[in-house]
Amino acid sequence: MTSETKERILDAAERLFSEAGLRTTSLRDITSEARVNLAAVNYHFGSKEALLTAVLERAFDPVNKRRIAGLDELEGQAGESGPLVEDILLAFVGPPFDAWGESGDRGLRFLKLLGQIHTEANEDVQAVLLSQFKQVLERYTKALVRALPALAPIEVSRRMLFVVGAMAQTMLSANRFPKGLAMDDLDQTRESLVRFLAVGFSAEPPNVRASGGGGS
Amino acid sequence: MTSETKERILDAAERLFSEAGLRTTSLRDITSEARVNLAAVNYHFGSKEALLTAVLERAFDPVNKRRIAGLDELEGQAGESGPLVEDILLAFVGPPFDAWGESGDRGLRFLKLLGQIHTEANEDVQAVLLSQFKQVLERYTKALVRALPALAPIEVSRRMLFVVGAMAQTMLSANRFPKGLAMDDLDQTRESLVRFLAVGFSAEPPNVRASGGGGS
DNA sequence: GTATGATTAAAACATCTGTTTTAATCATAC
DNA sequence: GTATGATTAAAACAGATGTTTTAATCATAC
Repeated sequence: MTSETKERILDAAERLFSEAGLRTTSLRDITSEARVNLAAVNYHFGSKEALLTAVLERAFDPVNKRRIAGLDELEGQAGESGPLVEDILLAFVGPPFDAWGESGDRGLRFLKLLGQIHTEANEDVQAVLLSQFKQVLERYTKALVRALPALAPIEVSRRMLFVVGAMAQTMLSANRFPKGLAMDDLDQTRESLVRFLAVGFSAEPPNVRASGGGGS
Repeated sequence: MTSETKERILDAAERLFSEAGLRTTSLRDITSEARVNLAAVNYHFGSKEALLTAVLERAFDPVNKRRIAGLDELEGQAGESGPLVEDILLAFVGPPFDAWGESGDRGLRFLKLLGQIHTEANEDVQAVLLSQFKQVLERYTKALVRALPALAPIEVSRRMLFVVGAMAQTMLSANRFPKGLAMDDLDQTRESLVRFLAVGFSAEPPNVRASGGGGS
């Protein structure tokens, strides 16, 4: 039975966190924006940190769930060799983008928030989020390892870093060029991103130099 | 003539900024680490913000200069068609990586610092850095536009975002997996990154939908 | 109506922040 | 030696922060 003030706080916090940043936003900013009393935050959430994680969970839970569901669906449809690289990456990158088209401003806010997270990574906060995101990451990494048998798993993990970075950066630009990104441009951006990542990910591995060990 | 305390402050600030983050590090942290008096910062630099930009300039100036010089050299050597995509990207991504091999811990610190910047992007601070980085970015974008005539310039700019994001993320992981990245691994990582980016960057542009050309 | 518990309001609290002020110290030129 | 200016030291300052406390208000059950 989330009270109304509780939700007002969550909304205001999400708005301010995504726009002004996680660390820079004070409780007074939030309560003022939400038009509730200062003490309400500690009353309802216990602490600022707890509020932050509440905001993040509310925002990211559905996206991560959708990522998992998307991969499930892909793997269900695909044959023996598993889904294609590009489809996997689209399933990974797509959900946060979709969030926009569906919920309007809140979706855009989500994009910014995702960018902020990725940056202002407080270890405590990240831990909460990472534990969830890590599972997603592992599942996708596995799928990509299967789709790209020529790549060493460690190389797949490395490239997954690049994917995450490029994605986060793209989300952050939704923060920095709010005018420059029209609805169409976002679609275009997502397509460009997925294409870029898929082709890059499928690239031949660079020459292994030093180590004598090796697979093939 | 930089006094010794001034340099001690710069060193300590660079260390703490890169490890604990830009905004979270207090003047007292810095002066305590540097074993100088608290007021010394304001005496020598005027403000915390000024200290931060001093640290950043000292760290990034040589890297950006090297990036420009590297591109100059490439364009001097190349023929009519200009340098190759992979070489351009290596010249862009390489310098921050090189910083490590050369100056040991300081180089690693630089990587982390670069990651921190990219995240805790205070607008005032970023403005200082961006003005310099923007020039670098523009020059490289131009070079890539020339190297990839099949891509619309706007698409090149978009992809440049992906490049920056992937690079920043990679640098940040130097922060998060300090043990996991041995010297060899860094070389490997740089090669993987450049390969990934070069191939992705050279990918065929995705189908343009809106303007009536569509298909498949 | 009153009593009870949840919620909200306002104020105070303790702590930390960057900055400034006021003395003390130091090096150096005379 | 003293005088001058730069540097350092210690303390105080003003403001912001998250949190806690103490009253007031509200809804609801009796």
